[in-house]
Amino acid sequence: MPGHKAPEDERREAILKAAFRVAARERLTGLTAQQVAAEAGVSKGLVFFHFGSRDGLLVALLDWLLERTLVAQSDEAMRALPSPQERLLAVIRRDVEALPRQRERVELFFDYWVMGTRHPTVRASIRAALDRYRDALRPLAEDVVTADPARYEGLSADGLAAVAAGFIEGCALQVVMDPERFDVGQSLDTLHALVTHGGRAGMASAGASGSLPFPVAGTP
Amino acid sequence: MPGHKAPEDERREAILKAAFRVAARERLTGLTAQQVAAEAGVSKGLVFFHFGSRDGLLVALLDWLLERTLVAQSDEAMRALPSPQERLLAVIRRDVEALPRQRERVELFFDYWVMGTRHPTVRASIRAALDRYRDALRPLAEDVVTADPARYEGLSADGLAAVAAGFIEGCALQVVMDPERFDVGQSLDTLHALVTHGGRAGMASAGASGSLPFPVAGTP
DNA sequence: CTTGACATTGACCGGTGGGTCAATGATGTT
DNA sequence: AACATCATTGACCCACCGGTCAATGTCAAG
Repeated sequence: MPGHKAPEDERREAILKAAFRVAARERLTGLTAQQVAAEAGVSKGLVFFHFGSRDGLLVALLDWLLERTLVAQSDEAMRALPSPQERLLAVIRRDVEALPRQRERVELFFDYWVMGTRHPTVRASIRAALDRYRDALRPLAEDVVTADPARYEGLSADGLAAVAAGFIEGCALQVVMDPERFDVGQSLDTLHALVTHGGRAGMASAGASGSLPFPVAGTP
Repeated sequence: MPGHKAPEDERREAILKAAFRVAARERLTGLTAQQVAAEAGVSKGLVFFHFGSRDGLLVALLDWLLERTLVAQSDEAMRALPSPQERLLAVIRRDVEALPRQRERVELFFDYWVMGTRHPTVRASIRAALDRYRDALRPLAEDVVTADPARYEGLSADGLAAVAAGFIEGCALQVVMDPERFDVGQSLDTLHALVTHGGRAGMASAGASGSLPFPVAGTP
């Protein structure tokens, strides 16, 4: 029964949400206008009316997704940490630990990543999002290098931020591929041990890996 | 004109090679039996005769690909390096620097990675390959931790190998996504600076990032 | 009440892709 | 020479997908 119902962007939003649900189930490859329409309880034609094409829908979904995917922000607990190095590590730790809970989104994100290899618009969106992420890490990295220039001789804040972002992305990859076996704690501990001066920076040898000696904000 | 021609696995091999060429052009999504057949100069039916289904073809292609994708092996030049730390770094460096040249394969690999998220067989193959890779890194990691236990207190060889592999995979991701802007040198320099003791281990401040102070085997 | 804008539908189309299959002919065997 | 084998073909089927479009019902404005 044709006719006005949700004239504004409600429909767009509803369709996008439906598209997300479908994509989470079927991946981007399996995302068809048909399925989305069915999931949203509307007709196939309406999807094309609102998004023009399947491609338009995909791009819109990506932007919709990126808008509401959290960016690395240090919270108060982290800002209270004594050393800038530990502050950076704490942010990394929190984001990496959050990955398993966001698995659906992360998977989808990689779908888009692959798609971006051939799709300029998608690629641009993803790059922008990653740049934002890396930029959010940058001030933390800056503090690290300025706090102890001798230790990080020749290391730039940009480089450090990039590597930190890369580390997190690498972990994301592992989480998607092998969630059971990927040991978040082990990776983080290793990173910590790598970055920390041996012996110096009064850290007690806190025993078993898996429990870190520095406090980390829980994510409720 | 039907009839025997290359009765053995020649045809399989030929079709797989064709499939690889098509996949390199069109990605996994665009890989159709039609295209592969055309590329191989055979009929579509033959593809199904040899591989049963598109899925069978994809799995066969993945295995074919993984078989002939090189695994991190340290060569003589690297084994000659004085410290185990530098040996590990040299291997990482060589593999990361090789990534841009292998871009096609890397892209394809990520296609399979994404596919593996939903495809148990593919997932198993990829996991196995990654395990092999990580295991190849492990002895190097072992040397590192045993050589300087104080510095890497609480750090396990497994963890180090995993993180090293993760770092390389993260770089691969960047290479695929943003080959122009991803600065291989910067990432490697940063990693080096992170891992190296500040001030100690007599490294001259070698000036501009991009030129590393330690020797690296070229890849001819 | 009429009118016009417009979201919405459902039927429809052309293309394509995975998959099947009977027919065919080259090859090795008896 | 006759036969069995089997790789190989090409036509064919069906499902589905992206996309179009005229028709229609609804709403707000005049």
